[in-house]
Amino acid sequence: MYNTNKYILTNGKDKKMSKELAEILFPEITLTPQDLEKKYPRRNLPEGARVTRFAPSPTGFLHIGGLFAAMISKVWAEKSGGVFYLRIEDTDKKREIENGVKIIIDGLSDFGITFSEGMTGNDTEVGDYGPYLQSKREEIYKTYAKDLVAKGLAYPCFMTEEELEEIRIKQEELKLTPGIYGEFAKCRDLSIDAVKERLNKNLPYVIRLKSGGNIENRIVLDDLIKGEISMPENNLDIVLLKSDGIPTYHFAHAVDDHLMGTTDVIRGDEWISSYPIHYELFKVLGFTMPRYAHISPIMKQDNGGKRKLSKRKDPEAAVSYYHEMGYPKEAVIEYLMTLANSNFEDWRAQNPTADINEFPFELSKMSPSGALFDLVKLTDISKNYISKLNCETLYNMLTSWAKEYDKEFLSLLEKDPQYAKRILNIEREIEKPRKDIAKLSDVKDYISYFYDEIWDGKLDFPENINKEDIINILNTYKDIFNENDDKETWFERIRQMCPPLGFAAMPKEYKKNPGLYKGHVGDVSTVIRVAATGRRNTPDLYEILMILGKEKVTKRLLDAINKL
RNA sequence: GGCCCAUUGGUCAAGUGGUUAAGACACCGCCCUUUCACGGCGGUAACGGGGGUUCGAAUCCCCCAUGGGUCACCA
Repeated sequence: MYNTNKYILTNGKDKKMSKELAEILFPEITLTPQDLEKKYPRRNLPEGARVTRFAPSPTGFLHIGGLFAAMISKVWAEKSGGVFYLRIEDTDKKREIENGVKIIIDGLSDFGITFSEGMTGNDTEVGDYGPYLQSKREEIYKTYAKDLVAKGLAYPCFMTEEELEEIRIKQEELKLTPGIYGEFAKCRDLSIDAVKERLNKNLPYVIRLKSGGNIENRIVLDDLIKGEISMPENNLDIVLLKSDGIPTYHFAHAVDDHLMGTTDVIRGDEWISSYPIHYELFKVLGFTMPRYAHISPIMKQDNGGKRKLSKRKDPEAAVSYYHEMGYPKEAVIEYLMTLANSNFEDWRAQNPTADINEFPFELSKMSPSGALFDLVKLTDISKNYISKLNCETLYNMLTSWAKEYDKEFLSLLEKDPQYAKRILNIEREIEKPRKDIAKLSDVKDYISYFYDEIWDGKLDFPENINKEDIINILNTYKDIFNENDDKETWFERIRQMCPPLGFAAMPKEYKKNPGLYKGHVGDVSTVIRVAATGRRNTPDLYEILMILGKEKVTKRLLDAINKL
């Protein structure tokens, strides 16, 4: 078991010295940890309610893995009647970008991930446990740092970058574990006068933890996803406060998640290896530890191997990609849920319309290893989702997407909304709707032949029918097409024109005696289809022709004949 | 290199000592059919390797291999 007692100073003189050191280092800090505990009391939540958070850095890039973690954290908290909040970890000024907070909030809300507490904009927030922007919590971190120094559990370290570098090289040569510990912790036992002297020279310094760990001892992390993980204790004098007075992630994590009452820390598994540090920090600060759930990264197939989805190499690593391509947010979330809990798909099949919060999500059912992101599977889920939309909903979804990403298409859609909706409603709102559309950005091309403005007019006639026959079919059909026909009589007309042109009215007839015919009614339909739409494959031709109308159909048939 | 994690079909994965080793996506075939989809039916395809333990191992143990993560005044 971990023992912090060995560091509680017993010698009265040392005790006094530490207190003095704390005052010298942090004269402006008058608060004590007790004050903060009072200011941020434990949350008053029902038994079993979980508090989770999403705590990204405002780097201007929202990774799909971030969305994944946020979604899981949200579901995990909300299904327990708890709280899900947003904290921004902006302690690295170098990586920060302008408007970074807003980008995160908007990027998540595009997929329905919203917060009940925390940051609400670049400079705005809601909740009783703020500030939720770490850069505004300096006083809080320093209060705990001062307390640690006063207790002899932390100390100022004046080592320069060069010194650090030298040590690293030496450690590498001697094959020692890199880091500041033992004999390498040169400032650990600096006398108070030595500190004062350096302070007077205005030398920069950091505050380091005076680690009491021993790598011979082992600690166990009981991870909610990965199970028990045993690791050596931390023995590194890690940096708590950087020379600019801003905390490192580790220190901020302990202080913030304690004060903000996080019960379950859900984060990427790249953090597992720093768990020993967090463990020591919580002990030394006297905090109770939260539960941890470390999720595996989402990977990508890459020449036979797996690798993490890369911000630089893979456009699909960015959450914005899915928004731009027009994958419905529900589809993306559904897909991510199937990755998180594979029984989600079965549940969804049984409960097609249930709210996602009703799904009995379990962290323990998450895979301990990283899953490959499968765009094909997402496509399938998205196609199914879109196929079930009514045309009104699809139209609205499409126009709001186009408003952002395709103004030309938007004006077409808005020019005649009724026309657009008729198009979108082809083989929709029926029991077995078509599943052609995977994402909103597919639609423009999918329906392009309805709009002369964007239709390329290329006619892809089949090779097995000669030019003369095509012209005959088109000529015959332009006279018999009647836009008032119902579907049966419409097709009956096409059947009837077949025999005179040498085509079988019934495909089965043709199959029985292929030698007697040039083709069958399917071939004739195809010729009409190509003349009207340019394509050999389309949704129901009857509906298409009716929407196009007599005038346009006739014109297209004539144009086609002229082009031949 | 040290520490840590993982490994069931192409992919996501069920499985916790005895199963014909589920299901979904993808793929292939057939049926339906005016094209394409949809739908229906069927099919190909998996326990990384080697040792144990056991009557019996995908399941437990050990070793190896492979893949991944991490070793900052970044998160």
